Amino acid sequence: MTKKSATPRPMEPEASKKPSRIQLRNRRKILDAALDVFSSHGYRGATLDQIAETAGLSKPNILYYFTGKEEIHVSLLNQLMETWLDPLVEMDADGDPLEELLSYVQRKLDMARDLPRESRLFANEILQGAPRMAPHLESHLKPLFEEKCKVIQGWIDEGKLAVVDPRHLTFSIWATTQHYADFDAQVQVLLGSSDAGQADLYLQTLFRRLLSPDP
Amino acid sequence: MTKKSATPRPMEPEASKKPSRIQLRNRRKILDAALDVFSSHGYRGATLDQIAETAGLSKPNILYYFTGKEEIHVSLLNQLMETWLDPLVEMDADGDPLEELLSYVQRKLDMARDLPRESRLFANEILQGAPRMAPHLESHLKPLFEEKCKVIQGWIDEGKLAVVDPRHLTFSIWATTQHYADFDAQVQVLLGSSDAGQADLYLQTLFRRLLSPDP
DNA sequence: CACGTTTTTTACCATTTGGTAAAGTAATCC
DNA sequence: GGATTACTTTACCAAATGGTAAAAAACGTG
Repeated sequence: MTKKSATPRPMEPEASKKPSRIQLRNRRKILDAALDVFSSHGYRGATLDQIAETAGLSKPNILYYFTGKEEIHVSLLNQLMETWLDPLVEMDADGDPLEELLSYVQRKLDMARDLPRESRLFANEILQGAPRMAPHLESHLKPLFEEKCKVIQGWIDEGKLAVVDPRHLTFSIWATTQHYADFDAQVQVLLGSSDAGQADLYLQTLFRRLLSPDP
Repeated sequence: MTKKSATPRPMEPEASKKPSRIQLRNRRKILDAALDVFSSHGYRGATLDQIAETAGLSKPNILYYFTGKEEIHVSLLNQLMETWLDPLVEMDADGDPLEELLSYVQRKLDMARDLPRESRLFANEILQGAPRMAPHLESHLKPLFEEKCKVIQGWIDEGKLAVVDPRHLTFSIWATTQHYADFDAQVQVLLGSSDAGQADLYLQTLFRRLLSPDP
């Protein structure tokens, strides 16, 4: 295996001991800038120059911390994955079914509001066929998805929830909550930026009516 | 007004009389190829070379029919807008409320399945802030949206539907149906490409439970 | 089939873009 | 405080990209 050692990289060979304060700070600046740029232009539409300018660093300086555009993107995506799945992880099989699901919806909506860039980064990647994230979907998302679907199915079997397909239920939770981040431009045009807070109430109602078990 | 007449364009000055058969055929080939490319890479990620190759034409030949990349994109978007709003237009204020809404959901889902490229083209544009479509959203989508929201509100006021915010209801219909086109890569990973047909049933159930008026 | 018109090709160009080499500056460690 | 290491800048490239000029080919029509 011939290594094409270009610029040395902070600690090229394996097991880079400790990232210095400068490294930590600049890596964060770069990733934050990259999140801005990637999330609003997609992978191919983003340029290193834009990222560099947004980060307040020079382009070669950025390539001192990351081997290239792709590594920055992948790095962002990996980092995001954890945060992103968090609300789903928190859904507790031992809690009250309806309450657990409704608060999952709420957490997901809050997240779309608090982290719209992350939502759009993710949406961009999936829209374009998940070329750089398919492995992660398979290895991280899929197992979690299947586990939680089983939990939901269990609740349904116990009669604690109305009968629905847990997989499509999950899709619809994702779709409706992320819509407010991903399609914000459209939402802004159609609602005068005013009462967007009604989304909370609406989604709670939507899923409560869907999931409440028959009396 | 100094005109920068570059390549003559088929019929540069106003009122181009009749597009020849060749023009019609090539324009269609170009737009179809462009739909492929734009919908899977976004505006900035798409290249004229890709579009040319997909269309089976040379790049300069493409620029004989369109003044530039942007015109192709805008052209696609405008053309799409009509088709896209069609299912909503068809929703009839004089029909049965629940039935009208449920069949709107179905039409929207069918459309996402039949025209996934169009859905993704649209999603890409909105995701990136609708830079080339904001005017159209304002002039075409918004009035229709507001009209139909009034219709739905009317139905609710008559007691024909459960009480919900018509605007967020519409958003959730869009979000859940388009999800199957826009996030197809994810859906494919999570469902083994098998019973995706269950989406129809699920969405009908979802909106029926939400909208059925209390007995 | 000759003549003007429409369409296509060939050969370019200026800019942008991801990326590199190498020299210079700032930290850090002994 | 000098040497070693970590970081940053300046000056470049080669390839890709949007776009153009102009000649060549194909077409339509009297």
